[in-house]
Amino acid sequence: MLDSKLRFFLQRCVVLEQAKQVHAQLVVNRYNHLEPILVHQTLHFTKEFSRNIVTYVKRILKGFNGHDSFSWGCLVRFLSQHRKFKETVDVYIDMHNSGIPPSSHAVTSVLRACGKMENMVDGKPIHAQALKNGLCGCVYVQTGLVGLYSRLGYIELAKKAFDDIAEKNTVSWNSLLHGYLESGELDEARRVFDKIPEKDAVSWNLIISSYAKKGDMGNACSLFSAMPLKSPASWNILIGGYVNCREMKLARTYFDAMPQKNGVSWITMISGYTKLGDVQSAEELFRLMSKKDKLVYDAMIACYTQNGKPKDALKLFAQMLERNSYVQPDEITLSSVVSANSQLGNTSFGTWVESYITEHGIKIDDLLSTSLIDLYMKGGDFAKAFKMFSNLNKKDTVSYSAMIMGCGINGMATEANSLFTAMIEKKIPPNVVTFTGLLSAYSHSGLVQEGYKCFNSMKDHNLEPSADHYGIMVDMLGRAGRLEEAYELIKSMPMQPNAGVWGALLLASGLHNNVEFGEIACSHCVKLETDPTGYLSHLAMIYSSVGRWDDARTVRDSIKEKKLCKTLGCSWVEGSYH
DNA sequence: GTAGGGTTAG
Repeated sequence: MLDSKLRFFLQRCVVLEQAKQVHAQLVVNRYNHLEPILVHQTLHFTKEFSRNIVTYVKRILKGFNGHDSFSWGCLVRFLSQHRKFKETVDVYIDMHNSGIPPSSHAVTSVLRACGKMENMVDGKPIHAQALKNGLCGCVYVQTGLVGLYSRLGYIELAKKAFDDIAEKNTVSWNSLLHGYLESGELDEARRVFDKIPEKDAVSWNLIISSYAKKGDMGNACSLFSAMPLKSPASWNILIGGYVNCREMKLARTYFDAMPQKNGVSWITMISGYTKLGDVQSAEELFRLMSKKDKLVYDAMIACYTQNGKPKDALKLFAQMLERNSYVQPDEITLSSVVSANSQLGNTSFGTWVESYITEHGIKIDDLLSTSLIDLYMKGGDFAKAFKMFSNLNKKDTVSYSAMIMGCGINGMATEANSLFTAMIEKKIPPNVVTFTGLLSAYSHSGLVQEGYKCFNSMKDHNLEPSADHYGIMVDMLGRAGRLEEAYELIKSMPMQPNAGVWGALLLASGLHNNVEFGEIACSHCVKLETDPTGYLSHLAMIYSSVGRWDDARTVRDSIKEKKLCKTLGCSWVEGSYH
């Protein structure tokens, strides 16, 4: 009697607190045999991932009724479904070490987790163990094996596991299809696709997605048209394909035509506009979206930071905290927010983030670390930055560049150089940003020879110097008084020199009271910028410094004539090219 | 088994 009553309550346990209350009742009444149902219900109805539930369930599993294979399986599946792959494997191993035989659910889930993490080390023994436990006759487990081997590129093993399946279902076929697509065998994949007896949306989506990823939108589009029942994912794949080709017009056409847009559709479009720098269109979509979730906030905040609008990013971050108090920002949100603060020079923000991170138990991953490294370097907290850098799981081009850039800003040429040497030794390819940092480090230290060597070595890494790199070189040569050389370098540029480049020459001309180059540089700057006030007053200053008062006055008068505000010019000189 | 959010410069 009480048994069925409890079961009734259990099925309505959708919140952890309720589950805890019912569980207390179970224990008091010694109905522990119902614990597995409680575990199952609690995990099954949990939509948002919560660490509290995991902790709670783990406690149950360690307790009186912990020898239940079913409950362990539920937890393994829960973790895998919420993309906590590392933990999935950990709990599975924990289960194994506790002497619990695995359920087919547990094995299927842990295989998926291994696949996602590309973890063959654990995957192989799990396969062997499943065999030993007689689980390899189960379609789900067998299909899981196909999925694991497919994802890891062992297409022969995947094929073998597939052939062993007595009654293949569509998921089994799709896993194999995935394997051929993953290993780049598109023709064989196509043959498998054609052989699938009952193609479902995933079968179609897999093959369409592989064309879209390759940028072959012709094939992607015609398959999409041929697809009988399109799922939202099909539309999103097509939209994503056009976004990757920067065909926002076409992406928008499909987006507008899509019958049931979901969060993914909106985010795909917003991030597409982000990459093209079309903040306005991104904003427009963001405003139109009715139910904004955390992910779309993340996308829009990133849009602002990536397009040099850090203030807007922070405003939106504040809004996100206000309006969605139940949504916690995570390491992804924070990496953008840290970047925004760094752009604004709010170097003290690091302290706030640190306490926020510890308070909310947010894990610091490599990407968040990289943005913090950038922040610390700009704030002059080198010890912290270097420590964080050495603690990275995997150092890449971006993190090295952040460090080198920081050294560049702070004139630490020696450190920049040794970081650069280290990354080359580790075969991490430098990019244009790396060289911006390195060059500015040499420039700030007046190491002209080193700077030249570095500039010329860019081509060895298949990199073309950009106008910005030329700008730093001109600045470096100019500061060293080698104006003629700087001018020659500008004339040799394969692209149109920008205002920054000429501005650097103008600045150097002022430093060395050189009228000739000052005039040349200024004339170009005036042509390139809408507000020439700053450049002109700088030229006037050069005239004055060599005693050409009349010329200085003429230039100043011309500024007045244009009724332009002189104070603007002063701010340009102060904030001029470094 | 398919689709979405992040880090370095200017």
